[in-house]
Amino acid sequence: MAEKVTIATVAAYAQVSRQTVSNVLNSPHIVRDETRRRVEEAIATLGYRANQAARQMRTGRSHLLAVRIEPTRDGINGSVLDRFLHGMTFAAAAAGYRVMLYTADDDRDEIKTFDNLLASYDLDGFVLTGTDHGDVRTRWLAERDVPFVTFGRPWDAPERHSWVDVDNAAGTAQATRRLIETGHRRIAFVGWPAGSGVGDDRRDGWQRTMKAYDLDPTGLDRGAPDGIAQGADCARDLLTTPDPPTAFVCVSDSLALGALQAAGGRKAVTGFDDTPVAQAIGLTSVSQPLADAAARCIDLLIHHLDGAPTGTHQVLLQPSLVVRTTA
Amino acid sequence: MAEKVTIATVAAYAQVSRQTVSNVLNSPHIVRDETRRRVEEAIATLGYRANQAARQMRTGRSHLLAVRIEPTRDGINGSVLDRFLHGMTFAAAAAGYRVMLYTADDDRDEIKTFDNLLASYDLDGFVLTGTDHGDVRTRWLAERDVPFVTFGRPWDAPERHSWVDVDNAAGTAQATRRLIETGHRRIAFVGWPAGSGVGDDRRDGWQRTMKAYDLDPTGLDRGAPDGIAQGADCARDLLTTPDPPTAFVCVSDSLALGALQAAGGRKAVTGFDDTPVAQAIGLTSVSQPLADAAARCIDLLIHHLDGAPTGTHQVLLQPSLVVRTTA
DNA sequence: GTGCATTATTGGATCGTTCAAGTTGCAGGG
DNA sequence: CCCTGCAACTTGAACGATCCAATAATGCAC
Repeated sequence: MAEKVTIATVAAYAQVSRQTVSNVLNSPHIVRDETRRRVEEAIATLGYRANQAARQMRTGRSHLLAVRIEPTRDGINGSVLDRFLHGMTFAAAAAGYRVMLYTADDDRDEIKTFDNLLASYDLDGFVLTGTDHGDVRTRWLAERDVPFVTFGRPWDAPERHSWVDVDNAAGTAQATRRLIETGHRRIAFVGWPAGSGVGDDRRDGWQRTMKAYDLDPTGLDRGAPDGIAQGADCARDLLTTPDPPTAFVCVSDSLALGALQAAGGRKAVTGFDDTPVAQAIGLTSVSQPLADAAARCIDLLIHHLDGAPTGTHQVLLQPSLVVRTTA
Repeated sequence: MAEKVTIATVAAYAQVSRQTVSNVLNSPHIVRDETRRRVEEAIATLGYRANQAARQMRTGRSHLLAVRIEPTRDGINGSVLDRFLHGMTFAAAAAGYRVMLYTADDDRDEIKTFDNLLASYDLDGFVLTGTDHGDVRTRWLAERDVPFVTFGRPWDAPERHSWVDVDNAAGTAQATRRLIETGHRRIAFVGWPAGSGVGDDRRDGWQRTMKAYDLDPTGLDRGAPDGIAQGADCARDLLTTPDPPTAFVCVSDSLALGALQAAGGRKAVTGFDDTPVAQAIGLTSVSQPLADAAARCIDLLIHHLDGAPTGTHQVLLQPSLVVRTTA
């Protein structure tokens, strides 16, 4: 490999001082046009690229963002994070930032990792996914003025930090509406147990839509932890009631798959997340605009970093229903 | 946040020089026991963590590894990369390294990214996934003596760099053997078109096992691009032959799912990769030890970085058959 | 008590960049 | 003619760690 090209090499080549080269890169407007062009030419000729470590040491900015990669909880939802990560990496690169991964066993462990990453790598910011009620991580970061954006609303105090989220309720509402429009009247909801922000939001969308069409949702609501077997159980339970449902709006593709199996394909079913499983078996599912969400997260975070650090921003994106064969 | 803790702060607190603190961290054996303990105590008390940027500037080592994140080609295989990334991040963190992501449109673009990352971030090494015949990326890296490890064999000259791979042939062999042992004699292979390293390897495992049991594989071999519809087509085609197969060994879960649908569940089917789809629908599939593979990649790479840079190492891991309901 | 080898510690230089302060050259006002 | 003001550029110092060479402390034999 050729010997290292530093700012001094460029300066010597363009016959200016190091600082002038630095100014061309960071504050071009204070350099005379002719000088600026000469320096830019030298940079191009020598193939100079600024050394991030040296820059970081002086400025305290690493141009590194971090995001947690989870151990694919139950498998079926793994590809969601996958697509999100790709979107993040792509958007970050376009803005001159890079994405670093970290793992953590739980929230407490994650905070310890924050501390480590900030102290030894001088990370510029974090993107958190999957927030929940009373999230300790956001509090820790906010108290230390560490820039961060969450993908997922803070369910307690929505205005305290920047976030990007998908309008979950609108997703289930759309699914419910379609079922109603295709003739269904008894539409059940197979969700998670009450208490999770996302789950309750999705339940809301179904419930409100039912009421908007003068349909009574009473007795058509079930809750279970995520899983195929659980979905099947809920569906079977609902099918044995006096006036059984003809369609199931499910909070996840896992539960939807279970419901589909229990109903033997004779009932309409919709899932949520548009996972590969849904694509594979033809399950109608609500699709989140993940690449878009990731890009908006990066936008907000970099806005915090580069621009004015005042104020927070919130972005709510609309999901879309991918209609396949099950509804 | 408290004011910054540098090596000088620690030195002052422990009443030694900066160099002694540095020695405690980098060459503990040359420091007297009592001094070392005092310094370690100071480090713990003050919560000192070495600044990576400063260290990197002096040593030229960033403790950063990079891996490419792909845009989830066809969806169904997305979670494979997901699990691999998690394994990498975990193993790297244990060894004091961090994982950085990057995207690329194609191999040429990826090389440009290598160049950028090396010049501005001083990356220590790369992990490449999905190598193929005549890979230009490995050549580029090797020519510049950039440390790297591939997950996937180099199909041309297996000994030129370090790699980790899964014994694909052993996987399909195991699947084939199980089918034979459960009474099947006419076992077909639904693979990819000849020419891909991985695909041919998996085909080999099936073929060799058939012959080892004195079964004739002639006419039982099909090839198609990955996809559910393609899998169904191949299976239907095979089922219309004079002496149709009773079982299908498939090169991927996508093709297996298609075969399963075409056979109407009356034939035995095995897939490959143990994706969420396989888990969801009960498909028997060959599972790759991804966390293990990722850890071995990191091990090899760090061995290159920390230890003697001489010689290359190869690791071939054994997959396992996850038996479910379809075979 | 001196000399010598061994080990532990010290101060200074250095990596590549940016910040803060300083220099130069030139135009215009009194 | 001097001073001020401004623009364009240059110089020295600093960020926080490690490396290098020099010094101080220790142990041991004679």
